[in-house]
Amino acid sequence: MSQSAVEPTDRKILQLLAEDGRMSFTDLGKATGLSTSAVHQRVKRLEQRGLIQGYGATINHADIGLPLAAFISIRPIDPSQPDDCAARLEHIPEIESCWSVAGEESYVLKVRSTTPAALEDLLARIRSAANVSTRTTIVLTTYYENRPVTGE
Amino acid sequence: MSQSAVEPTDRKILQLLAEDGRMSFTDLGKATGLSTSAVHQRVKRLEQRGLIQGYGATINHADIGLPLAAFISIRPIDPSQPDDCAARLEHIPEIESCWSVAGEESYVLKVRSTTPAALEDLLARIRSAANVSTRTTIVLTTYYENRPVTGE
DNA sequence: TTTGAAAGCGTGAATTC
DNA sequence: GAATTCACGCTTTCAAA
Repeated sequence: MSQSAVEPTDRKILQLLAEDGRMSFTDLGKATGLSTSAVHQRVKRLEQRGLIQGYGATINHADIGLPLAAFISIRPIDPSQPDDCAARLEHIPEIESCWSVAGEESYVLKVRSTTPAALEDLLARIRSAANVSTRTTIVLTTYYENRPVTGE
Repeated sequence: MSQSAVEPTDRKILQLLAEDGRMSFTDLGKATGLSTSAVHQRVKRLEQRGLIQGYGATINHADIGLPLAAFISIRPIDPSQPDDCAARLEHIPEIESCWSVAGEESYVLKVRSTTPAALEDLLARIRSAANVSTRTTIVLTTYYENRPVTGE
């Protein structure tokens, strides 16, 4: 697997872009003491190496009609069946994240929904798509989410 | 509280920026059938209204030396104490997300760490900072994370 | 890694609908 | 109120060194 030691300058660039994904190459240059084209090349290389996987805007879901967030922990009903939950659930748009985990359950999903009724419907779709039982934990308050964690 | 019905064009802009946070105003204009300055104004308004909370790069944590991810569910040891866990934990840099939840535990944290030993140390810091007991669920595989969920 | 040049983009003001 | 056009300056991008 990967991991080829990230240079201090590249680390700095990653950190800056994690905090402000729209920062210009000019400003990245000023912040790192490099020329615009030098950072430009480094960023392109970081993208190619897969260290930068993409860029996104952080959306206020509560204000665009998706006020309900929840964690859904799932376990297979028939443990002898092939364990392909991730693939079976991929098409469901309300699923924001999908992790397999070590613990009482096999997977944890994070989902967004409009209303309790819509969440109930979503649960039914998840159960039937993946043949699993579910345990749902409703999010009450999001204090923060996806803070940049870059180490050091 | 907020929620003032998001216009179809604004919805489209939010969706496009959620998928590519570095998309240019020119391209946003082409994709929405508006002039560059029209989208520019709309994006500025979406930022002011707080519907766009920021922009970030998605980093491959495994490859920058943070291969361990985990969920930490916590419950207060002394339920009579004020419930200010989020504030007490905010300074810990390994905590990527912090939610209060309805369920057996009061909070769920998502953390990133380097090694099992570093995770053990992190758990100790969390317990002593917030006076809580913890239950840790290690992430084995991240199938996907923070997919754009914009509804409709 | 830098420089330099061309193309493209962001930004604001004036204008129109 | 919101969209467009135009113009200026800055940013991106690529070649060459």
